[in-house]
Amino acid sequence: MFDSFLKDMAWRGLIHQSTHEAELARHLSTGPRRAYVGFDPTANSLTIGNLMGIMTLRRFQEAGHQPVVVMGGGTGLIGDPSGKSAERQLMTRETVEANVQSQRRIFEALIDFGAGRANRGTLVNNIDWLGRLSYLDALRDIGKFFSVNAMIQRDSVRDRLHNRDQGISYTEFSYMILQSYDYYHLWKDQGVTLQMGGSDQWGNIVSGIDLIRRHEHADHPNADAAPAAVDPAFALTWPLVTKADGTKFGKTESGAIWLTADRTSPYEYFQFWLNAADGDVIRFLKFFTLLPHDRIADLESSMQKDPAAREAQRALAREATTLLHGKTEADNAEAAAKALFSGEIAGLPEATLRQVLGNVPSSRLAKSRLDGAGVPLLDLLIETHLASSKREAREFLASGSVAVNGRKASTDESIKASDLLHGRLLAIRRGKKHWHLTEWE
RNA sequence: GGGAGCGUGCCGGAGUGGCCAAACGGGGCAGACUGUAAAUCUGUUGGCUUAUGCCUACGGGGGUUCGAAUCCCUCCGCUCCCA
Repeated sequence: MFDSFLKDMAWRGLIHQSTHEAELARHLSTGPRRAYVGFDPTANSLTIGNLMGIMTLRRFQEAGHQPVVVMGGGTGLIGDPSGKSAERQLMTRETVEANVQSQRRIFEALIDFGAGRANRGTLVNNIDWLGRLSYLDALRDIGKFFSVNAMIQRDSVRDRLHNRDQGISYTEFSYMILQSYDYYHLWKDQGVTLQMGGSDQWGNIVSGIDLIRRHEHADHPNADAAPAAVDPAFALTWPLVTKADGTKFGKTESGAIWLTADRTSPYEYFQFWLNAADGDVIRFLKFFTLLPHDRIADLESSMQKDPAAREAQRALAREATTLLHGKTEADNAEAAAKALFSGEIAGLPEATLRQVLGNVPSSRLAKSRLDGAGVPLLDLLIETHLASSKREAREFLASGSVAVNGRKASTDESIKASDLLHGRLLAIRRGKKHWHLTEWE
């Protein structure tokens, strides 16, 4: 059971690099182990870019091991210079703490922290140990093991050093030391023997392992450096998630895909996965669902035989949404998608209609305005922001891209009370995917 | 300190006194096709009481002119070269 983790990861194409492959396999197969992935509290939510880390911990747990979520409440006060071309604005302690608190719910959805489970996950915050570190102690106990000569060779640092306009502060320069110390601390105090991360984290993880080795060597100078004498510390990275068309994964026209419903609704989340390209969908199923191998193989052959049916995309959207938001939300999202894209909403009961359109922009309007000649649809398009000017509204109407309650609208149409569904609702669709629900009372 | 430039619509980028709401490309939006895909094709892309009409717009302000994105002055911002 314990050894299923690496096999599964390998089958899913999730292993980019690891230290001591064979030893790691042996290590994991011989009992429950603890592994961690770190997360930066740079926002009050996490994006789909962080999903791989969470899913990996989930898989680790499924295999009987103990996942450890490390929240960067301490490192977040400093700021990771990797991948940043300019010095970052420091976040306040309050902001970082609030972000940490806010992100917890995401992990709770995917990882079991329940006390009843033997291999329950744990969630720790590195402010708890970094916050206690005194400057002098840090310099003496940790700093000694870092060579500045090596540190300035790091890409993240080198780029900034060679750029006179955008230097790097001592603060950000120190980030990698703190991150390495995380691994040392977790290894020493909490029995964590594996750190995982994206392929871009390889250098940081290995730095942590270096620190562990050097520190141990200094603490026990006379112990024969037999590898088995001390607990090993391993690194495992997964590949960067790419898309077949070369564009960046996790972004849509409307921005990043978030993992909390307040920022990205379950419906949008469902849509994101449903829209996966044929060339990506099988990989994404492997990466972002827990579906068994044979099920994914079936979906692959279905995708090849009948790509138009998009069975694989549907399965991906359903699975991914269920994992994060639960079955009820996933079902709702699927039902909403069906109704919205077919445009057939006129026959739906009011409750279903409201649910389906729950994620769509809406507005309340005075029913009295519908008396007499009614409200010109032209004006309504502008009021609902489906068109930005009358000129544009006319254009949409003329090109037949506007539908009212599922019925294609004509250019000079006016809305009257008799057009309302259930006496109060009017759903306007512009183009294929822009909806607006108006409620009249 | 000296010298040369540049600033145009969502972006890139033409235009150097009237034919300019402003070429062309990208992006956006819509339509056709389709699988809520990709590719392709078509239309459209400042606003207005649907107008061979008006208003607003070419970094800000002022001026020359019948007329300025285009010429002049000035301010602001940016770039490059020399020292």
